[in-house]
Amino acid sequence: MPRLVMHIDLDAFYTAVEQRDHPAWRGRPLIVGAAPGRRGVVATCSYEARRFGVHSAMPISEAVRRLPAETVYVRPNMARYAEVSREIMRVLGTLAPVVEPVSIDEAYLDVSGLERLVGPPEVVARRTKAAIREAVGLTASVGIGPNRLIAKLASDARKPDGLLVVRPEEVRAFLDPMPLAALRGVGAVTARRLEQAGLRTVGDVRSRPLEELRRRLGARTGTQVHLQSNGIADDRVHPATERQSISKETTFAEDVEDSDVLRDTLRWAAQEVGYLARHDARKGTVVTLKIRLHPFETHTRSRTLAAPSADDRVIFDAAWDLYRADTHAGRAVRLIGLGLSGWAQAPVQSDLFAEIDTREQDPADDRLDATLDAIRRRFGRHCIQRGLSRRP
DNA sequence: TCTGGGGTCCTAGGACCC
DNA sequence: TCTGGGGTCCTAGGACCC
Repeated sequence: MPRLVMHIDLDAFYTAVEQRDHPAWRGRPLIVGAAPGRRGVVATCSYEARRFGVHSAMPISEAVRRLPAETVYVRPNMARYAEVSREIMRVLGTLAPVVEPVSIDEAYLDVSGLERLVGPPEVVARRTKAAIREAVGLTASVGIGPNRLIAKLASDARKPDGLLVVRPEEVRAFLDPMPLAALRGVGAVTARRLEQAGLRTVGDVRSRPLEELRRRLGARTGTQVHLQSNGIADDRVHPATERQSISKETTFAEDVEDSDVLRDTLRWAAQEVGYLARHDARKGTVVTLKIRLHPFETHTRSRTLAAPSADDRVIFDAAWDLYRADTHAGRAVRLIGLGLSGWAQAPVQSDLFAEIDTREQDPADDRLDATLDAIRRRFGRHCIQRGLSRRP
């Protein structure tokens, strides 16, 4: 039996939650993201803000230039969004047997076989939207198609509050006029390569032989692009998968040259990563240092540990060694951070409790703020900015 | 315009082993 | 003394996604 995949995408999720919770912000341009005047980008903007040409990932400085004075700017409240997300995923779980969350505001559902129970795909989609609206008071866009690619493009096609079902016989006509970036795995670089070959749309890609695409993009990407342009893509929906790495990084408000600041920031990152790993009952074998130098040059250095660890000090020591071993001494640092990956096969719970926890107290958000405040107090002008998470 | 943070996956060279 | 081919691990970087 042909598979039927549904993709659900909340509309302007972060700003929608904020406008729901703050009636005074409804109907106004609203930005969730970096603070104006600081380094950073727009995470999500309300539809009122999009009318001014603002979009996610735009530098906040550019957004400020474009938006009127009545615009509201807020920092992300991730704990709140995660809470709403959990409720949405719970509701989705009551509608279909397999739910695959792909991010805080997106999920795939396998709705094959729901036809006999619920009705045609349009009815399944309408019920899903209604259930989300009833549970959390937010609108979602829903797309249904024969595979993940088509379902996702279908949910994008009618945003906001959209609903589109694309049947197998409609797939080619639906795909052909789409821009190259509609295909999964085609970003700025791959799109540019294809444009240089005179291709503009998915239909153009479909008209080219597989061999040419493989030659231009490499065997793997070329094949994927070829298959997708013909409407062929993964139609499986899996339950949530395990994460492969944990990382913490921060961009400084001003570039930093003082190695004491870098060391303290790495220590903070190691505490966060170590805590999250222990909380997940995991030990990692690879520590990766990430550093972004002035003006915007990113490097990573990694090291395999002698033994798997979730110990703040072990993680910090490895990262600090990597930092000192490198030759960027004296250069201004824009960002620094670290990650832990390469999980040990069978983490032993009791071992994890023996790991050294160098945090001062509770793992709550205020502890992180306290740590950052301490760094700010000590190194006044090097204000560390809290992170944010980009959402469309 | 001046570019966040948290991730995944792929590639490719070199080391090392058989 | 000069030389295979394959497999796996480690490391660095990059493209991409949300």
